Amino acid sequence: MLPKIRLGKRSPLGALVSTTCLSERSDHQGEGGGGVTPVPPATRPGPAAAMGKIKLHPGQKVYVHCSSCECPGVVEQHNHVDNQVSVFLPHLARHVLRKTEDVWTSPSAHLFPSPSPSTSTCPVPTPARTVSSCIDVPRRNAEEVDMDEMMAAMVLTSLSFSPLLHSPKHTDTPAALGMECPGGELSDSGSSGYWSVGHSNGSPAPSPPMTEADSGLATPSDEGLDMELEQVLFEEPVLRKRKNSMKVAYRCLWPSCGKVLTSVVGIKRHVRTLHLGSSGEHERCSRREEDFYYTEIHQREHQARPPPPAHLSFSPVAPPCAPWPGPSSPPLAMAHSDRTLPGDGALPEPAGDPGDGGPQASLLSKSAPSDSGSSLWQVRSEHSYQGAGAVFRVRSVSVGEQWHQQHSAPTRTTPASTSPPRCHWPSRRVRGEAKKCRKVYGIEHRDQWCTACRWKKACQRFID
DNA sequence: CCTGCCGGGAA
DNA sequence: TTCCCGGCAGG
Repeated sequence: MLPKIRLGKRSPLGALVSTTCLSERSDHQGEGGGGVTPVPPATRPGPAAAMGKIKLHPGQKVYVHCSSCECPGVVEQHNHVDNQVSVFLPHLARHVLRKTEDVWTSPSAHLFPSPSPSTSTCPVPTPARTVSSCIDVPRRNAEEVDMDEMMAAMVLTSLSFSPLLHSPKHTDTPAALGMECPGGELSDSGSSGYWSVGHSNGSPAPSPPMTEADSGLATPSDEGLDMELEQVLFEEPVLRKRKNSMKVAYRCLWPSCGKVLTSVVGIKRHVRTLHLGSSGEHERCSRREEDFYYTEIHQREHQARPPPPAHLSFSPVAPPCAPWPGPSSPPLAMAHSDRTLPGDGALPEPAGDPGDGGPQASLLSKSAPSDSGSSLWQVRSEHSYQGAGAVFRVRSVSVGEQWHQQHSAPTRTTPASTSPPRCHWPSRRVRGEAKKCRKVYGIEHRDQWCTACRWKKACQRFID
């Protein structure tokens, strides 16, 4: 059967784990699953220890006594040294630690006199045995087993660090993931997948590739160590992945702060520790508040394409001096992603280190610490008052240049997130560097100028 | 000097 | 409101 084969290939634990899931889910399903379903008479329930060499693999289904009931569980970890097995009981949503001899790989006979799962007293339909105890699993040589162990150890290690990282659902309902064992293609995200498959099989996306914003929203309960680890383990690669297209930073919106950090966890920590305070219960309560005190800002690293406007997150309180004309204008202005940009459009390269400040640092956050040099990051919002001008840039003959200039004259932009007083604005508009209608069309084609240019007003067509 | 554009005035 | 232009300021 295809899923089974696929599972076996994809799972670092091999068919041992995945067939456990499969047999549990689809008992008597075709010849693939059927091969494991009939209970051999030789199967005898007993402690794993009694089985001698039986090794409990992560993800393997076992039975333990818990609350006067023999409950099925899934092996999390088998510590051969301590002779202990960490078992997860999905329908109790509990993790228990048992001695190896207290763990059964099959349901005990008195509780499960019949192979039929319907007689089970436990809520979860229980197969009569597990694969390892009843199936003649080909013994692999020592190296392979060691590889499995190493794999499992690595997987479990990473899981134990921060299961929250991989899917928020795991936080709340591990049981569901552990035992529901969704069918068909998805079955490897069931019990076996929960433990290992997603992370160690080299799958391109163990968890959906989250943007920092996503992760910020999706893992609101992250804190402390988890956040650190998230940053170390996952965020850094994400940032690196983005490097070729866009860098994202987060700006603290706290009044008179303006700290910009490159990681969502960093900014959250900053907000929490510096502004919200981090004392115990309050931390819990205010955790989500952190989201309101930072904003995501984007900076193009290379001129591959402009940032998707949907990623721009603006502060709920827009500065009164830079009203946003409408939600569509800025995206229009930035949506011409297919343009090729002139080679001279070298942007100040943040070089991954937010510390090397750009010239705009002082304007963007006067009170921010030194690393606010990353205030190269910016949220563009200034064009707002120029209204429909942005749309005209579609037919600009030098949109690339416009765009470049747009991004290279940031001193005149003010992040929508921060709300600086108007005094930050120069009384007179800084001379734009883009080619204006006059230059583009020439004075002899004055009729093609935008009206603003014709009126000697700020050009609306080629906005800086 | 050229250019962009603000401020203000005329229609 | 539309249109125009004097004048300022940056390059």
